[in-house]
Amino acid sequence: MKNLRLKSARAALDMSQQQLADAVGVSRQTINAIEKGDYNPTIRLCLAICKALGRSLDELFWED
Amino acid sequence: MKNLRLKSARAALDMSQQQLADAVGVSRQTINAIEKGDYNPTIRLCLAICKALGRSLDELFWED
DNA sequence: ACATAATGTCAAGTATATTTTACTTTTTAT
DNA sequence: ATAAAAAGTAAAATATACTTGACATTATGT
Repeated sequence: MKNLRLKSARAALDMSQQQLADAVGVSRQTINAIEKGDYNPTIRLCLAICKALGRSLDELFWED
Repeated sequence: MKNLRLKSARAALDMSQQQLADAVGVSRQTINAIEKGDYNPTIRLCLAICKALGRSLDELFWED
């Protein structure tokens, strides 16, 4: 269950994993792991990512 | 920064903290702490809460 | 007034999110 | 073809989400 919406939103802003990581104050590996899908970030980190990318929680993190 | 939207959504379904906790598989204290606002749940728990209450992430957890 | 359920709160323990360091593989540009 | 940047991955350490148990307070009903 990769998070391709996150990867895509980041690509749309031409931002590297490192740049997004710096923008939200976590390590590059954390961003990588979230995109890879094999873990479970906190809501505050999700909110920070949403704001850095100009997207909503539902756009980036909703799952059916 | 209490989460009053969560508290209200739960009340709208006449559900106790304990019932919501059971529905999403955490302790009552965890639900209480989230409503109280003094911590930072994981996105999976937020998603589980949203589904239990029939609300979206943005409705219950977005912050400006 | 009394009983009971629901909520608020705290301290100590456990599970897991996140960091750090390090190395490999893939992309992108020259 | 080569170099450099970006991305993928992993193990060990640290920070913190979440649990358990326990007690106090507030609400709800009889």
